[in-house]
Parts: sequence; C-alpha cells; structure tokens
Amino acid sequence: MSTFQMHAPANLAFETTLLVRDTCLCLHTQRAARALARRFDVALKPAGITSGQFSLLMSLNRPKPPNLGSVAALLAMDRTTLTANLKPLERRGFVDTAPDPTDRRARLLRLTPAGRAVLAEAAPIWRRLHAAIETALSDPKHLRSELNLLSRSDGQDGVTGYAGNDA
Amino acid sequence: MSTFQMHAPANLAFETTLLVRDTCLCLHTQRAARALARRFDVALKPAGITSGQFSLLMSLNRPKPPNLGSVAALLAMDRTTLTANLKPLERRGFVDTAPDPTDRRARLLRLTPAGRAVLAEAAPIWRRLHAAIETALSDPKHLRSELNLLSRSDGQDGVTGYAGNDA
DNA sequence: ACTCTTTACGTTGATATCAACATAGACAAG
DNA sequence: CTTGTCTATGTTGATATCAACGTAAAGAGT
Repeated sequence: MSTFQMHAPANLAFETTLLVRDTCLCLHTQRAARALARRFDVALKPAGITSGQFSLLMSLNRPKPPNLGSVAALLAMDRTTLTANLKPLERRGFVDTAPDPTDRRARLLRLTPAGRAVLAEAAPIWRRLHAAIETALSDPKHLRSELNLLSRSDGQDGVTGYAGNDA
Repeated sequence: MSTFQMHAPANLAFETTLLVRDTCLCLHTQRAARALARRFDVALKPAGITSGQFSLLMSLNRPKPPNLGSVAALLAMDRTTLTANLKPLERRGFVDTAPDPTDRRARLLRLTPAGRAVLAEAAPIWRRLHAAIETALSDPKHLRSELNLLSRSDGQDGVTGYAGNDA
C-alpha cells in the first residue's frame, strides 16, 4: 500500500521529537497544570468545589464587586470561559450578578454569603495542601515569578492591579 | 466588618484571599498554561493543529507505537481525556490505532504519514516561538525541573481529613 | 478449569476552554 | 440627533478535562 506519494516524505528528525518532549514549556506547563488541578480537585472535594472554582471564588472575594472582563484578565482566561464557569456557581447560589448601575453593559460579580462560607471551608484545605506542595519544590518563589512571566507573555495584559483597595 | 455579624456564618479573612491570589501554585500554573496554550494555538494555526494536538502528535512520534495508557501517563492526562483528544486526530487521518497483538485489551497508537507531515510543518513554528519564550525567562531549565516535580507529585497526599478551622 | 483481582480501555455526564460571531450600551465627532 | 467606533458581554460550536461506571482481557491463586 501507500504507493501514493506526492513529494519527498516530510519526515521529522527524531531528535526534534526528543527536544520537544524534554524542553517544551507549553507541554511541561500543561502537564503540571493538569496534575495540580487533579490534586486540588481531590483535596477540595469535601468542600464541594473544584480547584478552578476555588480560584474563581477567591478572586471574587474583594470589597468592591468586579466586572466580568477584569476577572477574566486576572485569571488569564477567555471571557466566554468565565461566563461558562460562572453558571454552575450561580446555580448553586455562590455567586450573584447584577448590572453595573454606572454602565449597563457591565455585569458585576459578587460572592454571596453561601459563597463566602464555602470559601471559608475550603481555605484550610488549600492551606495544608499548598504547604505540602511547596515543600517538595526547591524554590517556589522563583517558580511563581517565572510563571507570572509566562502568563503575561501574551502581550495582552493589564492584570497587575490586584484590587485590594478600590481605586 | 467588626461590630455586627448576625447570620454571616464563617467569614474569610481578606488576607487569606490575598495570600491565595499571590502564592497559589495551582492558580499560577493554570494561568500560565492558559496563556501559553493560547499563544501556541495562534502560532500553530497555519499548520492546522492546536498546541495540545501538537504535543500529543509529538509524543506519538516514536519507533514503537505506544498504547493509550502510557501516553496518558506521559502527558499527565486522564486516559478518557486522551481517548477524546484522539478522536479529531483519527478523523483527520493523523493517527491510526490498532489492537496490540500481544494484549488484546491494549490499543496501539501510530502516527500516519499525514500525521508526520503535519508535525514536520509545525516543528519550525514551535522552534521559533519556543525560542522567543525562553529568552523572556530568567532560568528555563530550572523552571522545567520545578514543573516536572509538580507533574510527578501525583498520589500520596492524605490531605482529605481535616477538622481545623481558622479565619 | 474456575474464581478473584488487576489492568486497559470505553462511554456518559458535567465542567472547562477558546475562537468566531452577534448584541447592546457608551462615547466621540459632526 | 446621527453615524461610526469602541467596549462589555452573550451565544454557538468544537475541543479538552476528568470522575464514575461498565466491559473485556490478562494474571494469580486455588
């Protein structure tokens, strides 16, 4: 079979494959992200939320309710992804949305008391697991700073304003 | 939040929120993974594959066809996720599966010539983008070794039974 | 040969992720 | 006020992700 060959076989040097497998930051980061998400998912199961939901709820725990776009930027996540992620949290009564009175296009996201309660339940779980993970690393701070560089490497940014005090 | 707290059950210290946002490795890794995936997705679009498909096809470019489970382990990915990811690649004729003659449970995954061709087309794109990303980092090698630690940290936790409280 | 356990994989249901497209409000220039 | 542009969000379709459950084959012990 395979008598049909239009041009020279575009065969890839096997060394390239090994190079990609050993060095590709996209692959390595995805892999670590999957493993970490799974690990937090399991740990947070008693609290009834996933790792992603934990991060999202945490990012909404601020004095002033943010709009959807700014949260998406903070999480380096597509806006439409955030819309989808909010649905189960709204359905379960952890998050509450209201149109911004000063801009009717915007949708402000607020934690409900139930949302704060589930966060309070999850926080000690996070604390313990995160401490365990950090002890396995040689330099967590350096790792975080490199990951932050990658998150911002989009060129698309404006994420650095963490919003402790409202502006 | 001091004088009156009527039915607010368990409120979370705001410092905890800031701690999570600033230090959580799960959040930071997810964020970097999303940003990197998007960046590679855009770059690889001319080749017609996504970043995840690139990594998967690369991992199949070996002399001996691996079975599904070993590839899932290599990518730190659930087996069912890999099954799903293979579907579009099989449909487009990039990957070919055959039962293992020595173990009828196993399914061996092979790159087709078309799959190798698309990889050969994508490789230079990867090379350019990856080099650009690495120059923005202070220590890519160290970053990779830390990410590998996180990828392998699967398994023994014992974090589930926690009865403490704080906040 | 016959169970029991483990291993390899699939299917289903829920959620996550993003690009492409669409809608509506804000805003500026004329 | 009208037109055009920008901004914030939503909708749809495709893919990605995993847990829970189910099937089939391999292997161990009797």
